Amino acid sequence: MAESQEKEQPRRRQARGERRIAQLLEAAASVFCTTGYTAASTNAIAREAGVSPGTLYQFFPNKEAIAIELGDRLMHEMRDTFGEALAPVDPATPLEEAVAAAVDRFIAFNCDHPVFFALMHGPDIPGHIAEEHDALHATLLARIEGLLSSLLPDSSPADLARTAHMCLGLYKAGLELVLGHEGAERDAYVQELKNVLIRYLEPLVGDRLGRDDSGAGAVTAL
Amino acid sequence: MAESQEKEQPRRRQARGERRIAQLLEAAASVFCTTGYTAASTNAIAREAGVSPGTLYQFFPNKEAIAIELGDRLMHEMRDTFGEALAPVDPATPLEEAVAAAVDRFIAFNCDHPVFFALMHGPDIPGHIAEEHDALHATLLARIEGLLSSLLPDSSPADLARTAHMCLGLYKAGLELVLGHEGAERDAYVQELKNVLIRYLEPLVGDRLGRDDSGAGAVTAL
Amino acid sequence: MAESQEKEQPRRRQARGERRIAQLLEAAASVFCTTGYTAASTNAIAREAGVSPGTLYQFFPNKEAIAIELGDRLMHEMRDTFGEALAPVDPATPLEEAVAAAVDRFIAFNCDHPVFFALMHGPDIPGHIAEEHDALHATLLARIEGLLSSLLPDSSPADLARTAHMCLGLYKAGLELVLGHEGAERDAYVQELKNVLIRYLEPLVGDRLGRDDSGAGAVTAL
Amino acid sequence: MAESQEKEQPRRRQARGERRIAQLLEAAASVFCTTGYTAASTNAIAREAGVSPGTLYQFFPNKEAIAIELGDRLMHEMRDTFGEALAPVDPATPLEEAVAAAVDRFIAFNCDHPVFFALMHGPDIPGHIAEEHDALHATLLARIEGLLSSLLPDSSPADLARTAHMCLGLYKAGLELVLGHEGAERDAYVQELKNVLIRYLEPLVGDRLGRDDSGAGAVTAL
DNA sequence: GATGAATGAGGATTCATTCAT
DNA sequence: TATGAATGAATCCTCATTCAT
Repeated sequence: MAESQEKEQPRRRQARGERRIAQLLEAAASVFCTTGYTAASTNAIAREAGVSPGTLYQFFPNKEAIAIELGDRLMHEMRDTFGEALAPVDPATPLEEAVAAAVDRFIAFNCDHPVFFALMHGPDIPGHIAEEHDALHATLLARIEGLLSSLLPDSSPADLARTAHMCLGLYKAGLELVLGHEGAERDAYVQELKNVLIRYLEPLVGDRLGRDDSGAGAVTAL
Repeated sequence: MAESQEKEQPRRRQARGERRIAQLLEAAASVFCTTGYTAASTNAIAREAGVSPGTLYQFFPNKEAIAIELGDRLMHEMRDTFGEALAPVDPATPLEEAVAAAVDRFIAFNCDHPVFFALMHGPDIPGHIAEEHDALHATLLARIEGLLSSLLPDSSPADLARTAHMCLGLYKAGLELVLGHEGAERDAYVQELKNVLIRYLEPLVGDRLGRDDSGAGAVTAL
Repeated sequence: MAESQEKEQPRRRQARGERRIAQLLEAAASVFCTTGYTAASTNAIAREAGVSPGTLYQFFPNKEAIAIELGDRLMHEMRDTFGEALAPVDPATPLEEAVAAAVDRFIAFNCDHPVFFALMHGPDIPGHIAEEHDALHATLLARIEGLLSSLLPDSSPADLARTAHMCLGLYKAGLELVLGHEGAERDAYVQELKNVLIRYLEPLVGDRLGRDDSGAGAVTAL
Repeated sequence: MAESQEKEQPRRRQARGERRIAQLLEAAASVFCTTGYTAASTNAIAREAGVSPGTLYQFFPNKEAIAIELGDRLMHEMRDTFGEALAPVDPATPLEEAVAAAVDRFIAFNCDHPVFFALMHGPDIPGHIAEEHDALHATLLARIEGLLSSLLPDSSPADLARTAHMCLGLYKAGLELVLGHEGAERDAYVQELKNVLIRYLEPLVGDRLGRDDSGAGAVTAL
């Protein structure tokens, strides 16, 4: 908003800059997908974008920044796609359906944006999540945690965080397998991933159902 | 005459070499753990081992070969630790216990050999498991599949393979989280990992329990 | 708007590059001459050119490409020097004079461009002309063949090719000796080389003289 | 001779050493032929010989020495094959026949000992005959000069040397072409090589014949 | 802003040669 | 002697990044 109050000229420049940035991010996404993040070179990204390396560095201070920005945009796109406020679904929705819907949406998003996997795909070093994936990771976790918090209202924050971490990890593991296969086999893996999550979460939400099977809990989908 | 003593002669020569190889593999393990496999450089490994780059190349043709040999040795050590024949546990053992035992053992092994994670840690590009991790991956899968085959005797080979893939993926995901935490939190993640696997497998093995709750099935642990 | 000035913009940028390329080729020529092609290293060429290795690789993908480009430029310079169309000389010119003129020109060219010899200088392994010398070789052969075809109109293509190969070989052999000596001795070798070629070709062109000593034949010089 | 007066033990050792040397030289010849002299590595030679690099260096101080010794042995074998004293042929033998015979013998020798070409094949740097080829070169020149001296008794030593250099150069050039072809084409090149030499030398010996066609000159063959 | 040239340290790998055993 | 391990400088080449224009 603050920036939109500037004069026409700067806006023009910004417009061109935005286009360049989009162009570069698209190229980066493509390169990250084909070669993986680590092996991707900034020169390759610039080449893919049809600009000179110098131009790339006019918009991004380094490779990491590209990944971070890419992750940011993906998160925004996700929000645009899935709804800003994590629209709550009918609380009566069975867990099975909620998970299935969430997984299907996530998978679809990943297929639309294959770079998502490359960025999400964990740290090279166990326990050290690289800065470039950090924001993406954190945002995803927050989303999942938000979702879970309505499913597991009695969980302690620590338990909630842990469950969210688990869900994300399980999802990443499943996604890797899903993307590694095609056709019927891919579908089968999608189903297995759903099963894993459902069965993992079922006992946790079971209490809720046991305690309150009138469905008053607020179940939201991503 | 001198040449006819072909039994001891080569041994002596190889002794130093064997030591160097061990030293190099140890150094490689260390470097893989700190920098990750992809970012690890042969020069860094040689430096860590305190030898010149040339020495490394006397024993390994390239980085891949180091990873492969390291993986091989790890698999052998695993076999030595867990038993050659995947010693079957008391068939009456409930799934819960069997999984818990297997996970505990795996986790312990991973903590003893942190490089295991670095090597196991998946492909940079989905669907493209690099050759260097391939053998390790395949062996692990085979072990898991073997284990599952006694739990799920009615599964088709394809289902079995898929389930094995899922279990390995889930385990890797859990391991990442386990290694990323310490103390009580780590223990909590271990428990969650067990829960995931148990709940995922429970419905699949349900038939066995239904058919034969006297415990005649052959449940084996890794 | 800025981007529509596509005519001058790229030129300016390339100007520095063109200069660098020339500089690198000059350096390469120098290194090839002092150490020979095989032993020449790209780093040495870059050092000789006063640039970093990376700069060299911005313009040439490898040593071969440098040799090829160098050969190309030499061939063009040759064409510029000797004339595009192999200007035919007075057909009455005796073979002796024609050969002498051609040899003198070639030798002069080689003395002006000593790298020519290094590039022309044959295969390390008989029968395997490396790709980098191939084009140069082929072009030279074509030139010689063209020249000979007017001298030996009755030869079969195979014979013509063979004779051209022989002439080039003989010339290279003579050139090596010429370049290996100086002053009067060098001149003497030049004369011997002429003698060799003249005497080798004389019987082959004898027909022409027999048939037409009025000089109607089209004798061309390189 | 001096060495043969030593005791039995040393002789034994020498015998084994000689075998090793022969083995190494054979391996070197093979490697030189396949990769060329420059690209040949001592390690490769040792490997080909089935010995360790250390062993190689027990007999030869460096790669050059191997080439030199190989050249020496080839010269000796040449002498053994062609006769120690350059047996003079009937002086009445026409030049044509003498040259043809010499070329045929040389070619045959080269085909029997393909490494000869690799060693003989000139200097990488014009005018700088590398030491390793030097002896071979000098010996060949001496042989040719000796042969020519009876053909051209009136030539000054300088002319003789020059002619010898020319002949050797022409032969090498021709040999390259001969070895680069097979079958009928190879034979054709052999004939062309003979033609070149005959026609080059004919005028030089012509005087002799003109002056003295009784054939009193001593024509020798290699 | 944009270009593309320039950098130079760092990557994998090789090789002639030496050395302990 | 013979071995094979060890060396380390040199090879080619790449890449994130900077800079003059």
